[in-house]
Amino acid sequence: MDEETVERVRAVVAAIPPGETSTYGEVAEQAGLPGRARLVGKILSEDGADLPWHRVLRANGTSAPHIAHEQAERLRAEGILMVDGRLPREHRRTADRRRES
DNA sequence: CCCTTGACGTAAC
DNA sequence: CGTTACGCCAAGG
Repeated sequence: MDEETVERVRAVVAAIPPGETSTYGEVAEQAGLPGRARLVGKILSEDGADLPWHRVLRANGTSAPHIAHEQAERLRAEGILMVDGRLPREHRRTADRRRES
């Protein structure tokens, strides 16, 4: 794994403004790693302890089971509330937003 | 070198 | 909503 890649991902995550959220896929894209969302998860799990990783959720607004509790708690501290285990689209920054009509 | 495991994503049933 | 299948990729057995 390139340190370069790791740093870019870390930078993107660190740049997410408080009160807003993003997704693994989006972070990957912004970091120049299209389609490598999984990589982002890997990186956050290893070198993301000191980052606002709680602002990063899955594309559908849910979070992985083992971090769900802490995730919800940290977000709540920023004024974001999880509804039925998922995050309302109103709080998603640049996430999905497909099918509107 | 092959196989398994994930903080993932999208499409199809 | 839930499961399958596939695509993607790094790390550890």
